Amino acid sequence: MTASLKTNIETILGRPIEPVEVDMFLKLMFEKNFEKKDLLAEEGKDCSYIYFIVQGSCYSYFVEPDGDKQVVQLAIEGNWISDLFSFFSDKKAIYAIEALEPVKVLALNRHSFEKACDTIPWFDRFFRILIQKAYIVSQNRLAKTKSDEAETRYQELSKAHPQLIQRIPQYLIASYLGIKPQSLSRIRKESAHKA
Amino acid sequence: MTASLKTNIETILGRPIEPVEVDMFLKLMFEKNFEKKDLLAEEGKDCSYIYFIVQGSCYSYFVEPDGDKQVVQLAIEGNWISDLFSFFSDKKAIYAIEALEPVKVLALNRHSFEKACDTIPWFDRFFRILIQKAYIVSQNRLAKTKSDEAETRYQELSKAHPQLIQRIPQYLIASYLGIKPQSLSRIRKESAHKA
DNA sequence: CGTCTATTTGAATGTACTCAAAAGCGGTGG
DNA sequence: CCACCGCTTTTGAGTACATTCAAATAGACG
Repeated sequence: MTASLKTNIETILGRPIEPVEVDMFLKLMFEKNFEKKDLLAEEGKDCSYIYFIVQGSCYSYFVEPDGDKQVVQLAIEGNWISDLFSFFSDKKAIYAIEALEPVKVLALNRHSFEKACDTIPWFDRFFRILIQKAYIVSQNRLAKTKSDEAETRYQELSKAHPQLIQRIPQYLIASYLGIKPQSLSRIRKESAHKA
Repeated sequence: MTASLKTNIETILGRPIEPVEVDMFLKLMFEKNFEKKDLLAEEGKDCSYIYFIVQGSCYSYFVEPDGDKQVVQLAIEGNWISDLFSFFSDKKAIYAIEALEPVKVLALNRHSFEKACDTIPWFDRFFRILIQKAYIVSQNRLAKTKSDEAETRYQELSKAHPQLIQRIPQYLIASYLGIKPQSLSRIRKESAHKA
């Protein structure tokens, strides 16, 4: 169960860590389960946890004034998800996080986060790199959204994260790519013709 | 000269700090000057500094396969700029950083960064928040690029950072907004009519 | 099976793009 | 001081990609 967390930490830090060290970290977190459609965080309410997804999938989004849902992040097991703005500022969440399947997570609250910073030697660095990576991904996505066509973006996503295409509904993939479900449907039709 | 750095740190940390503490930090950095069009970092080469801009302006960008420049960040005095990917990975820079005016910066290299982490109590936290903020801005920009029209994005930028509109050439603003210079020109014409 | 939600398809529209060229602006040298 | 050059911004015309609106089909779930 905790294997995926260990792997995640080692990937981020770029070096192996001792099981004991993972246990220290695990003691600060608690397991939590959600059903499909449950909300792990709600827009407008405080988001006081950072989640590591052990099993299942979920996504974060916000709702536009016109009612349109905008997908911010898609995440399956082995990934972290939260509304960091809310978590670190104690302010209301900008995003909602919803389970797409039954989800098992490890949750870290603000108090435990502080404690992890103070007591686990590699935690500061780990977390900094985690955010850095997220930041770099975000900047890349921004660049791609501007320059590439929707079809290219879809194909790159398919190649980079085929699991997402399998498991996440198409209208959420569309939103994540920055297009409407109808457009993605047409793109897929086109791609099929070509192939 | 160092006043702007102190202000920046206090803004990020959300609390006042002692001048002595700023001095500790300053000792780890060195001043550097660039002329207009000088490169603070080059795509494909190692970017071994994080820059705090004391005076002047610059921007980071990358070049598409088809030769198109894509603006990633616009920055004037009081902001930080770097290619964090390169800085933290020791790999080749993804972005170039170019001075738009004569620029005076405080540069922090990798060694000093490590030292700052170890010796300045608030530095870890400071830097984490700095990246977090950048991450949140990036996610927001991503969301806006998808949902809002170019005209709205331009008007929001004008309102939020009027100094940028004044000092940065229009074709770079256009790229930052994710549109072509011609389109921005038309948008400005339209806006003028309305107003 | 029926209902609710997701996906597909069609037709018309719109926003931004490309290509092309003209006008504006700033700096340099004759 | 003006002429010229390079670079930025503007303008025009035609085009492309994605959107909207609308409706039909397909799938999931009770």
